[in-house]
Amino acid sequence: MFKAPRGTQDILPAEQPYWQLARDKIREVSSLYGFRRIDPPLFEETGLFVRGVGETTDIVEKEMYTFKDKGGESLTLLPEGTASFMRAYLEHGMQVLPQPVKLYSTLPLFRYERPQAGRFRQHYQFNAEAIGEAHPAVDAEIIALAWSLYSSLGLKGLKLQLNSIGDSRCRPGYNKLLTTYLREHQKRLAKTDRERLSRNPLRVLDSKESASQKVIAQAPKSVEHLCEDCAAHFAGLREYLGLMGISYTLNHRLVRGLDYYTRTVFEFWAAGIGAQNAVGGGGRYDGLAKLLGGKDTPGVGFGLGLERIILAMQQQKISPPPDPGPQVYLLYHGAAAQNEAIRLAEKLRGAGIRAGVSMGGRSLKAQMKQADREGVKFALILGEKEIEKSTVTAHIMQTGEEFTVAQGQLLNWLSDRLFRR
RNA sequence: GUGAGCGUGGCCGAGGGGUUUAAGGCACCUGGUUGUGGCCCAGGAGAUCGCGGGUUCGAAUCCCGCCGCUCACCCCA
Repeated sequence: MFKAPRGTQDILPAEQPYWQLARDKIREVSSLYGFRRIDPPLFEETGLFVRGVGETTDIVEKEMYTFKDKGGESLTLLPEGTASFMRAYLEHGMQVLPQPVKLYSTLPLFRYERPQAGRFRQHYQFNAEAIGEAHPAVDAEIIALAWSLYSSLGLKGLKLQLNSIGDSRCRPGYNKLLTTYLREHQKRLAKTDRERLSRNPLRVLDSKESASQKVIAQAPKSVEHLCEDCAAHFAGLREYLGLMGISYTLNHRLVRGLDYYTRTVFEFWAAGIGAQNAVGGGGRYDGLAKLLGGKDTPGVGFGLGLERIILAMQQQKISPPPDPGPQVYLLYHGAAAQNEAIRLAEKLRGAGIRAGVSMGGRSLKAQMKQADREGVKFALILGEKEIEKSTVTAHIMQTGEEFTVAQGQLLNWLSDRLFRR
């Protein structure tokens, strides 16, 4: 038997109400904040990610779904959204639009990872990106959008983690400082962190190794070594967040694994959904456009994993509005009645009534049972008697009462009961 | 890529070498109603016990390998 590939899942009808609610709120809140939808292709030239995300990142080194098409071109299923947004911005000359250009999308993303709670090889991510403006108020607006999306979904108790990691001017200096410090205390670091130190010292900061915690706690903090502009930007952002009443935790250990981040980085954390507790995250990427060969263009954005927010919703017992099921179900007795039932069902659907018809010619009892399982308000019975007199028997499921209704009157009869009050 | 736990009908789940021709529950089908649901009763269908190999007179049960699932690490949403 075939199974869904590892790390992928079927989103079954029973789960769909959560997804529907999430998508509805995403649309609503995005437009509230002036973001417009864009849908990039689901694969891009491989080079876009190699250059944009960074050659030494985990994504590029081991997580991309890369393949050659029949023309011999190397393509990659999107492992993240931001590079595509920026590519589209540059490709379509969006610098002539009023800046910043605010875009959003919900995309399936693909990363070859070991699945675990809240992590998949294909996952859906909502992205909101504001490109073309470096002012910290834009960072604040993105964070506010995220915050308001969470609260519109009813999520409570999320924690916003905030940090600034500087830019191309001040980060190299900080990096050196951090490396020197960590080298001095190498002996007190876990061995995986010692290895990490030589590859990417910033990553040591968010290590979960218990042995390293004391050293990390005393490590120099990036926010204390920002250049003047970065410091001003960060101060500005904090002021706007305060202004908007958004509370946050300064997290000196928050670094993110993609190379393009500059200055602002942030994550939203949820409790109770497993080790992968970040339900959203993002930051500023002022260097990305240039990496992609475009004109220097600032940008800031964020991504939110739909699977993870749905986990959080379930964990917090938030129930979405249920799917509307059929309102009526047609049963029949006899072959002539079957034709009539099918015809009538179409007529009802044409009038906006969600109607199901029994199929397969089973006993009336079995059909009635099915009507019950479908959760309809009315079972409409057609048999010899009804055909002869052009009526239907309307059976009210809740009470068991039955009415004989002329077929010509059925639409009115149902409308009265389904659409009033 | 690494580590740990786990794989028994559609779902949950008992059984841990021989009366197992594998319990029980949910769901499904049929009947108890000649044209009628939810409750009840009776009956029925549905499992090569993840796959392959080994040990044994005998394996769902023990051993090995593989595959898969889950959780965790790395890292991310």
